Amino acid sequence: MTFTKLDIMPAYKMVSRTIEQHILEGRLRPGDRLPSEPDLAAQFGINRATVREGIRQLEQEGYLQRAAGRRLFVSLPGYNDLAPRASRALALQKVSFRELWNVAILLEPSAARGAAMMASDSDITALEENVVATEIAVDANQPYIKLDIDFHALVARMSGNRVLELSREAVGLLFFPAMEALVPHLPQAGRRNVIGHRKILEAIRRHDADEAELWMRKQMIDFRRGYELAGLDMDAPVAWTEHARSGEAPAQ
Amino acid sequence: MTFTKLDIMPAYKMVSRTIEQHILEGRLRPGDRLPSEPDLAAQFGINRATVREGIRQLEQEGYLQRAAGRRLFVSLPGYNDLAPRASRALALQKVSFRELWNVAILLEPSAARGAAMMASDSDITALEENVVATEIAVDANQPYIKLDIDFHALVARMSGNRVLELSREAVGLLFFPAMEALVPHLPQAGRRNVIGHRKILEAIRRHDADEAELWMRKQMIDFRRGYELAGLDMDAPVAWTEHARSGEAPAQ
DNA sequence: CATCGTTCGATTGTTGGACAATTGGGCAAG
DNA sequence: CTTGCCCAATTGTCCAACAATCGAACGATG
Repeated sequence: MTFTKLDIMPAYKMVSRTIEQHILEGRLRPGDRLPSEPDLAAQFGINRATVREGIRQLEQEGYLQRAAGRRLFVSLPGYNDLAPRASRALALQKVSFRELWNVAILLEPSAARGAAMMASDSDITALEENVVATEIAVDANQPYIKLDIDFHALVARMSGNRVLELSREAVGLLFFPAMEALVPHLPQAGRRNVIGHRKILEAIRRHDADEAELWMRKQMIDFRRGYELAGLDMDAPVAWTEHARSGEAPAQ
Repeated sequence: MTFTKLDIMPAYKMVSRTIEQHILEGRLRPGDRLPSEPDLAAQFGINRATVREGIRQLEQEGYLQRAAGRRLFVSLPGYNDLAPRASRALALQKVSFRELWNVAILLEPSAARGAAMMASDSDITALEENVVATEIAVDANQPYIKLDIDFHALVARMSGNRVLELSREAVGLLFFPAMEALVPHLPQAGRRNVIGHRKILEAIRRHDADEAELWMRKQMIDFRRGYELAGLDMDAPVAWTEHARSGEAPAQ
């Protein structure tokens, strides 16, 4: 006869598993406050240091938030946390620009279509502000990559599809910074870019889904062409930049 | 005048940040072994307990692995870790079947197309085995959801696009289990499903990208139709199931 | 000579207790 | 109404130990 590998795990891991289960099953709801660390230690029957190690794992993952001196409370891991992590992991796996593009060409146009169908007036105002800011930045020869990333994030959010938003964000955080390497080679890239943004914005404003999707697709194809024209290797791994760390995204 | 919020962070967070940076910048490479905990504590000039708390965060994220009694070593966070986490987060956000489907209809056919173009003989053999196993399970009235999930994961892997593979996996882990609720309502679902799988397999075997993409799209549309026929609400949140936890996926 | 038991050093897992730092709130003085 | 101060609660960090585990080396046993 044979025995199955019995998975004996450290106490600190049991702690994180247990609390995670409570959250997943809804016994702990976002906003709830957990007992203090000494209380938790007493309830689990283990030392406080061990509890703290377990808590760290959930904290990192976004299930728990805490402020020093204040009790910890439950929250939901937002895309905010997830997308940058996925991006970093992909960067470490040395994925190529081609791989990223092949996914972006699927997701971005679909996001634009959804945005055109669902956008509210306040959404459109926010997008308008972004486009204006980008136009100013490009005219002034200022960096605009961050604004570009925001534009696509805004469009995705407007679509109202959170799955699409998350998937796209993870790709976009790597994809658009990769364009940064391209700017020195193609001085007119910024202008072409912002023209495309305005076309998309106007299509969304008219709730014209087909046009929005079409122009976003053109935009992506234009990106790719620029990458090739600049003589960059589409199969070379993209680099990780720090554009992600400071993303806004007031999700939740 | 105003001051910007100065971000003072706990020592344990500095630890994880610092080590993470070393990994991201390649100064620590996968497989490298870290100093022992007492050594690290000495180098950072802080207590060992604090070091341990910092390490937990990286461990959870997959940057570090450890076995009790053995020293820590660096590793890369694989999709293996990421996709299930993303799925759980999406489930907690109560995303709807409609949102999932709208993304799956983009990614799955593209994965099938890529698979048809790139598939090696051993890939095809593995996929063949999966389809045969599914046919047997369906004939015997056995559960086949796990095999279904595997089928799509295999196809995605064959495409050679790791970005596509990761995005699709996160969606699929929620999407396909959602079909489980459908089986009791549509007894013939399993058979239709496996017929579609074989069509896709044969197209991939012939390296016929158009056919593979087409049949995968049909498959997805069929799924959706089944969901509607069964009278299920496409806008109701999907539930989290445990199918993810035990995924194989020999990535890396 | 192959297998098993033992020991050893290194390393992680866990504990107990302690103190500093931070927070929020209440209260009195200016 | 603001300021300064004290207080209780809670988290952040430290210290010094002990237990448990692992890999490897060394013999003992059959």
